[in-house]
Amino acid sequence: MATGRTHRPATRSRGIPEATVARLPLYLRALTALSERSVPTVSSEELAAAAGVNSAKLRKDFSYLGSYGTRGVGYDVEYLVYQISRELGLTQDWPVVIVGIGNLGAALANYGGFASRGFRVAALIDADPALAGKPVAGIPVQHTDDLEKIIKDNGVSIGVIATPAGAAQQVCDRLVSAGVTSILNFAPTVLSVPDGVDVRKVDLSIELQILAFHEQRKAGEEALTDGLPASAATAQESTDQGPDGDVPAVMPA
Amino acid sequence: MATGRTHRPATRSRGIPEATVARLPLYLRALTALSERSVPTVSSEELAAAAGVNSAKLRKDFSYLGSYGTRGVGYDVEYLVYQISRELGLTQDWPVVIVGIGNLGAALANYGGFASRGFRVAALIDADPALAGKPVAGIPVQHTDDLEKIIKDNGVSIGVIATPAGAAQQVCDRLVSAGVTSILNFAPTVLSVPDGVDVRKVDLSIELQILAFHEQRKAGEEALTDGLPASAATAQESTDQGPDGDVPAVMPA
DNA sequence: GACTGTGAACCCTTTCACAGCC
DNA sequence: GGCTGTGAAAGGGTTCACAGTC
Repeated sequence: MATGRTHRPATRSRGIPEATVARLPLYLRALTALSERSVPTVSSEELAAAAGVNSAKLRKDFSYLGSYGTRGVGYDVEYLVYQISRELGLTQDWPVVIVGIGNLGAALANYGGFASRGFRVAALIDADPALAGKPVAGIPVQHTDDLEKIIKDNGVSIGVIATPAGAAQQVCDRLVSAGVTSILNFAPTVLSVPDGVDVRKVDLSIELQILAFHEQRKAGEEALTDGLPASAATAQESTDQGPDGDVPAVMPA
Repeated sequence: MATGRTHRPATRSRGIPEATVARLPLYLRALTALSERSVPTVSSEELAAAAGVNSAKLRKDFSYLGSYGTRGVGYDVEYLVYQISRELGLTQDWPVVIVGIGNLGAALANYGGFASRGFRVAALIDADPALAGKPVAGIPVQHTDDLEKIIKDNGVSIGVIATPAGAAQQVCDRLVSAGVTSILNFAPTVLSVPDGVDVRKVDLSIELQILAFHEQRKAGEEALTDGLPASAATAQESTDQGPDGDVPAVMPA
């Protein structure tokens, strides 16, 4: 390895770490709540508590975006809301299609969190002809046959797959070839996509299985720790989605 | 600092990294599919492809569980299914309650993936008296008033929160004080819980926002790369499927 | 010859701790 | 005095590459 690995991270421009990106929506949510309560500024400590992270991490995260705070004072809530929204690309709104309007698809269509944050459900698509035309959440379901046309007519680049596992790859392929480049997958399957397409997956049963692992471990330790103080009860950090380490302060509304 | 964290990693016994735990369900799913097709053995390469990870990672993961493979041959599918199930605590079945039977709660109740993998929906709970007694997915909805009794009678230690954000913390507190020690939270709120309670969260709108960030970045790069070769078009990783081996020694001009 | 199991290197993330600024 | 911004240290996780085994 004598060769120089010429890879400049370029800290100052487009180098926001993935872990930070994943937390920006969390901060945004906390900030939006503060904004609605007309709170003008927050300290990193307060905002971190509201978002369920620690303050050092939050400050580090914000430092990747730029210097948006004021030393001795804190962060201007409105300004930060704007900066984070812009960074996440939420100042434009994104048309989204949901494919697979079963229980889950319908729940997603009805989910208010989409519309409120820069996303617009442009269409609902299902393979069942019986559903075609029926409105779900006020939007008529369209048939899979028209998938490509729907994607193109609406300029959709983000698709949500809520079909059964068996149909997911096929739907994915069609979405991608119609121009979708980001997919949120609820079907319990690994999707393969070409380079340049992002997939994020949400798998309910995997989340439960991870909990079961920890639950079992707790039960096991309990049996072992006869007279140990309860505080020895392990540091449970769920790596990625993990909510935090400790949020000792209870804050009732 | 230098706090006596009396927890020796002890590679050979109980030291499975969190990142590995989070992938075990993925492997289990792929293995179950192989098992149903009566495939007797798999190589790390094949299984890794099916699970959407790379083979080195998979082998490393399995090495934390023990030496369950055979060099030159691969892994015995049935045996691995059993070992991983046991490790995840899925050889027992876990009674689960779902609180909040709106669209999402109903979708969860109907979701087949629970029952098929060691979880049993012990009860559905909602605050709406109009729902009480109505069956969802064949299970009658019970009223929140009886939450504590339901938890205790069924020995529930895992709870799923699918309520609106405003009710989530309150529900969480009641679940915890009734004895629940693992929570899967679908409400868009940070829950605070005492030490020893695990929380995992699934937030639909956060996932979309992360996708939007990457989507925006793609659009930006596209605009920038006027005459650049197409090969510069992002090295995105999503579901890791990389037959990599190629380290970019190229200098972007 | 084929494939697992694993130390070592590498890289990403978190945490610490303090300089810098209001 | 209070709080941000950030180098530096520490900690995990991933990848490499090869020794070990069938």
